[in-house]
Amino acid sequence: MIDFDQLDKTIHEKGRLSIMTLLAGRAGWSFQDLKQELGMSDGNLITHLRTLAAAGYTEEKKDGTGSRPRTTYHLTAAGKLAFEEYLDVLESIVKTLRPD
Amino acid sequence: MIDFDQLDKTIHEKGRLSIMTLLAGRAGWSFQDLKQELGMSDGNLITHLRTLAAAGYTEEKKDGTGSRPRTTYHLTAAGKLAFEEYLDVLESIVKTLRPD
DNA sequence: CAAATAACTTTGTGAAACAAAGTTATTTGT
DNA sequence: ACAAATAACTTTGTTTCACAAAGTTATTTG
Repeated sequence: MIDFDQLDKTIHEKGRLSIMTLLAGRAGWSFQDLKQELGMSDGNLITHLRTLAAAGYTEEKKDGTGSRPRTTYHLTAAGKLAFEEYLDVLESIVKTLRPD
Repeated sequence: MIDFDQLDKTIHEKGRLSIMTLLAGRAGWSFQDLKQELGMSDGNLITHLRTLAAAGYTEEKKDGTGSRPRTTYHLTAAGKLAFEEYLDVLESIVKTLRPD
């Protein structure tokens, strides 16, 4: 059966699920790219990124050259694992209701 | 790509997603069955059921014999449709990240 | 030097999840 | 017949949280 308890609340929220999905799809999204892709306000986006970082799911890398900050965001190993487990739940929901 | 805007907020919340999944799996869940399966408090469960009903996604049927209330909850046609669209998004997330 | 840009922080509002306890009506046990 | 249990609520209160708007700091481009 479906283990709803496994539905990680940190990931499940719509905004953060969107972010996690994008970060899982390809590495190295910038703040601006995420903002544009998701249409979020700065405050909202940074808050979600902080929430994910606090959970240990994401980390930021600064492009070092002392130039204009161009932070990129990445999944950590823990973030990838947590997201995989989250996807397991999604898959089991879909498979339960749409057995092909 | 994935259309995150299509992620119906009414359905997406963890508790209601659980309820919708159960109701989509088989018809005629009683309040008690849902409560036990999901481990929710009465107040929380009825609130979610009301929210879903207000969206037109669920309806209740009273077992008519004037006996002890034995309400059962069901998806409406609109609820089924909305849930199918929600599942489309889940499927596209899973397929994007786990292409088999 | 001015304006723009990146990545924030701060502040405030409003909504919503959730639990606990109380309510009403019916039914079962003795 | 009366008490206890049960179903389906409602009410109340707490606490969290999403989200937007505006301000901040630092750097870079015109």
